[in-house]
Amino acid sequence: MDKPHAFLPVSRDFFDRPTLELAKELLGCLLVKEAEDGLAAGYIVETEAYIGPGDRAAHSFENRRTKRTEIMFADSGYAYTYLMHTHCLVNVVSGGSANPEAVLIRAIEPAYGTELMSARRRGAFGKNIANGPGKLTKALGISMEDYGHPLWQSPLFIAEGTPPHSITEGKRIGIENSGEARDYLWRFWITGNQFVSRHRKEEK
DNA sequence: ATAATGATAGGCT
DNA sequence: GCCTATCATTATT
Repeated sequence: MDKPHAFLPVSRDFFDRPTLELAKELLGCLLVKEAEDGLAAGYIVETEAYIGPGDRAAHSFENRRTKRTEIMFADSGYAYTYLMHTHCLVNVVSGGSANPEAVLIRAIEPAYGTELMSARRRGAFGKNIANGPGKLTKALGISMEDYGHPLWQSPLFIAEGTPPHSITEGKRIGIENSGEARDYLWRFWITGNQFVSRHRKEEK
């Protein structure tokens, strides 16, 4: 590995925009983690929006405020991490302090520290390193210790990347029991990118 | 395709 | 306190 690249975090007001817009704006950005055992970063290639009060699939549906969702009621730009079975998933808090909304980061394309990411993923190779929300946290070393971390600062932050040439939208994944919310087109990915987690059967 | 995994929250008795 | 569901992943049929 060559000398760690000097990544420049986005400014705090980067997160100050509507959630659906932020979800698309995050595509192509870098997600960077500076850990004890090294730096790793990847391009965000897939996101999903969770818009609290009216979104049955969101943890903050109907403004449900608990210890777990507390950070969603904070200002935009903080990390909302939570555990799903054995896996940690990471979201970017959005909607400002008035709205409990978030953007789930579902997949990244390894860009720096690929060897380290692969090692953390027990030798997974290529797109298998981080093509899923639980996989990318493992690859980057993100855990519950990052809960509430401001994503405009080291050691975990969003950095400017490469704007995507084209964005495709579709239905979200893994929320089959969420009533009408399951059909909202609140999932976004970089068109044609090979590192997206997966596609629904009825979609390409 | 399906089962096991096993953290945490939320709803219930 | 017990029960069930969950914004998954992996290994196994």
